[in-house]
Amino acid sequence: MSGERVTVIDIARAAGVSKSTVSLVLQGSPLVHEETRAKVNAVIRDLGYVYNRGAANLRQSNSKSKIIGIVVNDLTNSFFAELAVGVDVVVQSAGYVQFLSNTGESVDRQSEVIASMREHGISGLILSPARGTEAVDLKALVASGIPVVNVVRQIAGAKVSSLISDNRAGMHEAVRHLAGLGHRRIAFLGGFADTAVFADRLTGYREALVALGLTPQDELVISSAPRGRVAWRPSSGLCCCASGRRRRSASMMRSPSVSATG
Amino acid sequence: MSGERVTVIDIARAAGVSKSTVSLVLQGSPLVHEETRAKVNAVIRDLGYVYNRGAANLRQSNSKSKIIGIVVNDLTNSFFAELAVGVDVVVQSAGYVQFLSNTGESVDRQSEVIASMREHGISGLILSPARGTEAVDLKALVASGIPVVNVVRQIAGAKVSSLISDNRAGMHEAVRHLAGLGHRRIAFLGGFADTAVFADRLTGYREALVALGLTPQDELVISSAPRGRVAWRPSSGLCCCASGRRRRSASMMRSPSVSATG
DNA sequence: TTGAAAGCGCTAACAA
DNA sequence: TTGTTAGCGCTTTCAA
Repeated sequence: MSGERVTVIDIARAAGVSKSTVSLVLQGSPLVHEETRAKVNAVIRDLGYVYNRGAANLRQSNSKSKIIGIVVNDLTNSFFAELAVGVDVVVQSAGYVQFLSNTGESVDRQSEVIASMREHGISGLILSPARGTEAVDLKALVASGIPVVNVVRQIAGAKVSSLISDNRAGMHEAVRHLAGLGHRRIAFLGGFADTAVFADRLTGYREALVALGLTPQDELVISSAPRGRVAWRPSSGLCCCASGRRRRSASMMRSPSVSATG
Repeated sequence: MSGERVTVIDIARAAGVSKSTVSLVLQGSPLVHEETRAKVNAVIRDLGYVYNRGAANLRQSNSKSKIIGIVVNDLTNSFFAELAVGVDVVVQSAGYVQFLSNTGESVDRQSEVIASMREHGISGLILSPARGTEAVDLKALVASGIPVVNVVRQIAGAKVSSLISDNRAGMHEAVRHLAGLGHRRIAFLGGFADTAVFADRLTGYREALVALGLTPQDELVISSAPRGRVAWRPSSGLCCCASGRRRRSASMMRSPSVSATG
């Protein structure tokens, strides 16, 4: 019952064939006789054999591990959890498995998990980077030739494929929407002030106001402090207001929040 | 720049030492001279060497992969996301990496990801099982000797360590609390009717009512339909009420919800 | 259609 | 303290 490792050799012996025949069966090769395949498969089941991917990858010339890594900055944020689940569905249906890790916004932790994933031979990486990640942090990774796609947050100067939401255009739409409802004092809640996302949103917000002939006011710009505490400067009677239609989907990038007073 | 695999042999050659010396350095063995270690490490950095854990595990007698798998039934549920993150913290601080997968309540998917994890040589598994998981689904796994701990949901008859909340006792407390506030018509919302959790909660609910001299009424028992839709039977003016103090922590099992009317 | 043999990158005796 | 040698479990030519 307990774990004496069963290998291809064991099942070859039990089935009365050679190692390589077993290997072919394992890979679903059409070159092996139907009877042989059936017998081998039966033995595999009987002996409780489990395929050793590590050994296979080792030998395989092109080292296809069939595992793709995904590291997210904050899994407790349901946006990222849904992202991970969405990716997982695709990854799995492609016959890969997902190696998911959470960095909790720690760049150091991120380096560790990425290193670990590399050691385990991931064949690709999807990265939603921790706040403060810089291009240099990814240099060795991209140099190694493993495909990486960066999502959600832009990394200035990094030579990787990126999938990012257009925060500036989103703010344009949001502000226009509120203005269309007759609001004139439109406040801005853009998240953490030290992020590129924040800057993009703020730019879009200001541009949109100006385009509408309104004057941006600094007192209506509210940001979160880097430590996660909201730097809330109480202002005159703000009321909240959704910026538009909301959908729940990991494939949709979240729209920035906007508040307004009539 | 692109991926010509650098091996211990390459770094041995470049450092003017043998394979095994490199291996010792890699493992932080104290048996190697300080200068040698320094030179080897320098070469490792220069050549951009990445350790091949697959090869190492293959050779190692006790096959310690340093990866532990965690499979959860619904990662979009923030309870499980926080669970995963909490586990991850511990796993990582123990020098392991986490292989996280989501089953989305599919028993089939669960079998697949567990199989995949086994093939990748996980050294342990934490499982928050999909609804409908039975003891037989885990038989091969536990027979293989890899340690598995089952969490959140009980699996009847499964021979695995389990970490489960005491739903019955929780309901006792919740009902007693509401009764203590003077409520007499206490309703029950216990989640999916086809789960063991539901049964435990319902049992606790009824026991507590009876112990208080109240009569359980079926019309006050509300369950969710298996497909995720709430089977809501509108009843006479129910109002909601927290069942007690709430803490946010992955290490805490969620208390059942309770509603009541005075 | 199947078998024999070599070797993937690494570690573990055993020598030196 | 370091080098030599022999595999771990698998895939892959190359023959049969």
